[in-house]
Amino acid sequence: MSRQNDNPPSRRPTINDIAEKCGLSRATVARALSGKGYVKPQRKALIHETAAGMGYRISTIARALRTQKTATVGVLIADITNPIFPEIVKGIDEVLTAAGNTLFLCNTDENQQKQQNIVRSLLERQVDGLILVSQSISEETLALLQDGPPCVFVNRQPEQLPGDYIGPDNDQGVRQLLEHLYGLGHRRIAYMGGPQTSSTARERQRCFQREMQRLGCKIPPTFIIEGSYHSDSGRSGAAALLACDLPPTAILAANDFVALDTIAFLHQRGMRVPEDISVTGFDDTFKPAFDGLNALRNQGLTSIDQPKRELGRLAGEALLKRIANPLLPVSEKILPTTLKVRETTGPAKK
Amino acid sequence: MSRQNDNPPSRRPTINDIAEKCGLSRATVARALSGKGYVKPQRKALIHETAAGMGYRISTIARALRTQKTATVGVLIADITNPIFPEIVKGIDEVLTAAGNTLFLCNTDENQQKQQNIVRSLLERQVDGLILVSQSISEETLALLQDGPPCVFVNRQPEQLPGDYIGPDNDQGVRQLLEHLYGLGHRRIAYMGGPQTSSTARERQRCFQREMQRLGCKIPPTFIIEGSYHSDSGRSGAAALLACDLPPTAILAANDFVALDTIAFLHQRGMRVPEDISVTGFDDTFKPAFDGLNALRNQGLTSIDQPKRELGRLAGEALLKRIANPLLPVSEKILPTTLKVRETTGPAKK
DNA sequence: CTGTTAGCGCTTTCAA
DNA sequence: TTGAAAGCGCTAACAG
Repeated sequence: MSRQNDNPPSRRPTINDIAEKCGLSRATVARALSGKGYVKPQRKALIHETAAGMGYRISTIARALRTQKTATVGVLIADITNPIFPEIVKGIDEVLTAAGNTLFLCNTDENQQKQQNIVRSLLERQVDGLILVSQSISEETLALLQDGPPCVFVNRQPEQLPGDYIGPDNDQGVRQLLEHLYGLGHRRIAYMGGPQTSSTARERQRCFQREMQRLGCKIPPTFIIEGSYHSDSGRSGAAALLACDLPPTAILAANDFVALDTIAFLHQRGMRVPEDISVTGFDDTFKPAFDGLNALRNQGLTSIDQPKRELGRLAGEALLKRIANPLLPVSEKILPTTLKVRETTGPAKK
Repeated sequence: MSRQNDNPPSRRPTINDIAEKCGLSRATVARALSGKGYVKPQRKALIHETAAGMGYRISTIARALRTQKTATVGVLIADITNPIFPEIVKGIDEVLTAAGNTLFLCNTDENQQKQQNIVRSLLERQVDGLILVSQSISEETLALLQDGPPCVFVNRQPEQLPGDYIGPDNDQGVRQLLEHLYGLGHRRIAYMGGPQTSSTARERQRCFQREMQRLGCKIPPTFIIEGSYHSDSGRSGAAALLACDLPPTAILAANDFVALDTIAFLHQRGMRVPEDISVTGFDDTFKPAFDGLNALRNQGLTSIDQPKRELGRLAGEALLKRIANPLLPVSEKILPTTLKVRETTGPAKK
């Protein structure tokens, strides 16, 4: 009996091993395996067979070194734990994976230093492209990106750097919310911001100011609160809000988390929602929970939904196009939002 | 005036370029840059300077080809969109990123074919390790993994493959739920499973049967429903459940999504929760929403919390250890669960 | 402390 | 249709 297995203890077989076994050159083997270039069908079959038999697996890193393409894309998100992002990532993943890419998903935690490190690491890994979701980009990161691979921006876009942009129509969302509240008789409406680091919260604040003006509603300075209830400035701002001579009859929060915190805070102060004051969220983060609970007892946060999955898909597609042809003119897509009326908004108290 | 910039239009500078510019060998440059091996401090400084000046960035893929280490880890999850997973991933990310790794995060969608493709692709990319979260592993995937890099399993572990295991104590969770219900007077308790593909749902079913027996409660065959309300079998099973002579007074659902669906279904049938029937969830998926809403009006799903972030961290740490020393004996960690009593459970009706 | 040399596994001209 | 040869950018003996 001869020993079947006399390889030096388990080394991944390479293209050379196959070539040797088949008595062919590795160039031929490479051509057969990659499908590019002509190989006599008969040999081709042989090569594929022996490759399978040996448990051959291509080394994408060797290939990448040679071709300078990694079939790898970096995705930067603020925090995978915030329910709005996984939806977007899923959309991205769907189209990019289908196209043969693998994703590096990275949390930046809204932290510029981490952002920078991550981008550096991604560039060192020679990603073919980058998708930046809701990132406010630091000087340093910008410099790194300057001569990097194609970038696509979701939700937020730096002015100094070219790249495709996909985002929800925040203006429309805020308008839908305000028109809903206005229709319920609300005129004194306050804005509750998010943490300072949140770029969407800031953008929504701008929309809020613009749309309130359009509706002819005044905004007293105390009606704009920066920082969520988790922060000191947020808490004190909110307390001041309620202490006004004419407190607001409604609060538009920067997102659903802020809205829920706000509701908790109001409740502590003995106020009922929506009887005493209406509160709206943004992003429709907790849709599944609310759908279930609505069935139980009507109960849920009035909010703005945005096509998150679609946002991701479009970002993925934009990146693929740009990788294929970096010289394409940059595109920009704004997606519509949807108002979800639930039970945290009601008629203005007067 | 001489042209400053006469490089061939933008090529990433390599170690050779630096070597040339400094009049040194690339070995020296490599040593200086990597910090491994001795280099005259003065030269070292020079090298770092010129590297920075030229915007040098190491090619991790070239390094990987040489060293056969990629500092890259693959993470398989069922669905990033299910709120339980991002928490786990975040934990993994925290420890692995801190150790200099970058993560390939991959959705398998509970689909064995995708799972297989993903693992293949990850092996081709020569990840240093793999973390498989809640994966039920197919034969084919198993074969691929057989001579692959170290694996760590979270929530579910195949018997045929060695690897560290980290998971929540499902038994404990189910016991907490059942003791809670038992204490409320419930004796006729049904189990509502998830989709057939969900391995945790199946495991929890086993726990349910075991614990019910321990409590001395009988389980009529109709009281075990497989498939969620989204499936035909689930719906018909549930309908049968309510049509019983002695219908259950409580339903233990495989997870929070199933619980919410169940509640919706019960509501359609004109039943109130918890007055007519109690329902429990699992995973405490919607904690933030419930925390906020609880403050509004008491309202939320009784569920079981598990230390998801910690699960992830431990998985990351286990993998790091195993990568450092593949010969370590496999470890196994079971983490405790916590009962969260909210408003979908109440005294048994009769 | 530094340079020479060899090569990781693959792709890609170019010639045959 | 195939093979020879060069090289992607880095590391790691080894010798000096």
